[in-house]
Amino acid sequence: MAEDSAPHGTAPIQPESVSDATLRGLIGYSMKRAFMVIRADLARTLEPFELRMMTFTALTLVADNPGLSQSQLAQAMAVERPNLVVIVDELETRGLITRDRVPTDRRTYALHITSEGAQLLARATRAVHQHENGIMGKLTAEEEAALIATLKRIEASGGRS
Amino acid sequence: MAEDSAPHGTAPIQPESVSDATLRGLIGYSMKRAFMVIRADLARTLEPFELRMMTFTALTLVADNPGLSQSQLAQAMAVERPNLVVIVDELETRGLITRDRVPTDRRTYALHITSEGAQLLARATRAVHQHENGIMGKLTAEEEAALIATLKRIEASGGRS
DNA sequence: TATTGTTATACTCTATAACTATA
DNA sequence: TATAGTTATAGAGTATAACAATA
Repeated sequence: MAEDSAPHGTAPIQPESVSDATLRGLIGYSMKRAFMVIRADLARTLEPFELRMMTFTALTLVADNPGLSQSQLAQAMAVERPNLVVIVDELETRGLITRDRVPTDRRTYALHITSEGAQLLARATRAVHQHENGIMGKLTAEEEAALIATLKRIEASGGRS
Repeated sequence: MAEDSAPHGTAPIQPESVSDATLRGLIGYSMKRAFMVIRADLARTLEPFELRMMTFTALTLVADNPGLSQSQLAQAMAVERPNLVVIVDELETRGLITRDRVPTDRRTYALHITSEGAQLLARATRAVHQHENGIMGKLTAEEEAALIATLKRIEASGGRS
């Protein structure tokens, strides 16, 4: 093992470089660090559209699943219903989606994207794909597919009671 | 002007199942979902030890790099210095680490793990490895190594100016 | 009684600005 | 002036409890 490069110190010697070798093998540690990088990058990409990761995700899901309810959206986004309310509020206030009453069940709202929302989403999606290419550009198509497949399996394995 | 929202003819019918096919190809989306599962699982694993992901990480890094400063620890953990203070406070209050003054530079502290801290860390680390095996058990050794290597490359690619 | 959407609340994580004490 | 640690603060994300309206 390599000793410190300041041999004259007594007890409190500060290491030249910090080793994270023990943690590096843990999937939680590696995943967190990679995710933080991606999240920060995505936030920068979405900033010009005044979207965050959560609002972008919600907008995309509403666009792809017209008429879905807030409960359905919350479940799809893996967040609790109370947390979704503010997200839907924000998108509705900005005129990007609508909350439509459902005649057959007056408790629920059917969410729809507006033409404004669709336009913004189209531009944001282009920017996101462009930025993903920048990050994933160094990976081969096989590596990228393997990564996403592995992540999906990890996600599925976490179905906890 | 007619605020014609939502595609015409789209009745407010709620879809049977919600599709996230558009998002699934985005690394940010897949990574977030997998990370959330792992984070929740890790939190449950560390709960009996009254540790969180951040305090466990800090404790491990202090154990592996005796005498490191808070600035070094903050940089290693990729968090801002102010956020690290409360983490170190908590670990010190619980008697798991010590803050030792450095004679050669009285501005800095040298962090050291205590024997209590080392004992707790050993038990927590065993539990974490056991739980990681539970999550990663469905992956082959090659898949696991490939995943960690890919995550590391993604992390490195995000070195933003 | 159960469910949808909601309000209120709290805790964690992250970030920035500004202060102190040292260098 | 520059740096290490600190305080204060703010913004997100996430979680639970409890409520009104509706089923």
